[in-house]
Formats: sequence, C-alpha cells, structure tokens
Amino acid sequence: MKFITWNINSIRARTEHLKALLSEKSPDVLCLQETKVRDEEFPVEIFEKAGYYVAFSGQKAYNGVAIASKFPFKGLKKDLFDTNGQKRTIEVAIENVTVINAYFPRGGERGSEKFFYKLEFFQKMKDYISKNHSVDELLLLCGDFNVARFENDVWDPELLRNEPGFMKEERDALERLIGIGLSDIFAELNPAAKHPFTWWDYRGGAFKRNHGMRIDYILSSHTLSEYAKECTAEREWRAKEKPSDHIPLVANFELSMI
DNA sequence: ATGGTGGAACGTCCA
Repeated sequence: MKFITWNINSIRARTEHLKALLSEKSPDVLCLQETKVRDEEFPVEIFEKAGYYVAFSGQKAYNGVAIASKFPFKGLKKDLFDTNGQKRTIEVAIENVTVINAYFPRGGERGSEKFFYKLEFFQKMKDYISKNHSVDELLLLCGDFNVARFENDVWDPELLRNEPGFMKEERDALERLIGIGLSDIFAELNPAAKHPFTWWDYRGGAFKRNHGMRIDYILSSHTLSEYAKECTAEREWRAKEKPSDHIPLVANFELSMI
C-alpha cells in the first residue's frame, strides 16, 4: 500500500500539481490538508477521473481535510472531537486499516489563545484515539502536525526554541501522542537523514536557504509499522512553479489491501 | 518588534 500525506495549501490553487501527483505517484491512499474549500465546491471530478473515491470536510477560506483512496471506504467520520467549528479532522476505514487525517493548528506565541488551542488539540487527539481505537489495530495517523520533533528537524534549533512549532510544550504534546504506541515512520526508516524538512516558509527565500522544518508526519500503530518498507519526503515538489509550502510525504507498506 | 510571501476573497485574516 502506497500512502501519501500532503498539505496542499488550497486544492483549487494546486489543481495541476494534484493531478500530477495522482498520475505520477499513483498512491493507494492520499491525505490532504488545507484544502480551503466548502464541501459543495470540492472538486470531486478530479478524483473520479483518476479512479479514486474521495471523502472531505472543509470550510470557506481556511483549514479543510480530504482523503482519497483507490479502495472504497468502509467507514467515514468527520469532526472527531470539538475544534470550535474548524474543519481539521477526518477518518476513514479502508479494508482493515483505519486512517485518521488531521490538520493540527499552527498555534501562536507562548501563552496566547492559539497556543493553548493547539496544545488542547493534541490532547484531544490522544484521548480520541485512546477511547475509540487501539494501537493493536492497523491504524494510521497522518497530516500536518505543525510541530518539529527533533533538533535535526529544524534549520536552527536555538533560534526557533521559542517559536511556534518548536516550543518545548508543543514537542512534549507531540511526544505524548506518539507515546500511546505510534511510530514516526519517516524517522524510523531514515535515522541518518540530515534536515529532512517537509515545509519551508514562502517568505525570505526560506527554501533557497533551506530554512525548513519537518512538521508533517505519518504515524502508524506498531501492528502496522511492521509492514513499513520505505518513507520519503518529496522535496522537488517545493521547487515547482506555484508550489505548496509543504511537500508530499510518501510511505510504502508491504501490505495488499485486497 | 517587524517584515518577508502566498491564498482566500476583495479588506484583512491566516499561515
């Protein structure tokens, strides 16, 4: 099973990139974040033409998540827990695999309302999974977590120590979530990768300077991570014309769905 | 503390 997660930063602004990703990479499952489109305007036809089923939960201008799959969904849930009306979570079952796709809040400076909203979101996700699932199931939690895990996951740990995305409180929240029995597939399979970033700010020539962060993850339950063979961050997608500020993260599992 | 760029939607928020 080939699995991709990508913060597309507007599905309508990235239509051509999306089509190219589907045809070139041909993932079995694709999770998207920041689709930024209402459900009634979601471009279902792109997926149908490419041979995918698709489920989505969006809103006007901000947030929005979607999951596309070559296999039909056996279950579908939106808004897994209270997020003040923001469309940030969606879950499907594909055969015997549960896929949770989430767009975690970016947060804000320490002590701000957004900072606490972000920390609460991590706690709620952890509680939701503990209550509704088990890490003994085949479970994938993926998306844009807006937190870098290790020092090697940011371009300048000292400079960013008190910035959103690398504060101790945020990293602790991510670690607690992973600690329920999930495995950070990219880190597990690429222990020697130097600065394996998944996001670069549009501002200040950040990509050219390689001022990035690893904030997108594919987390799998221990039962599923046994099958993980390969995980790659597709950096060239940030160098394209009109790119998203995030790149696709690809994971291959030696597991056939049918 | 501010500014840098991009998307949505058309003034200003969000990232």
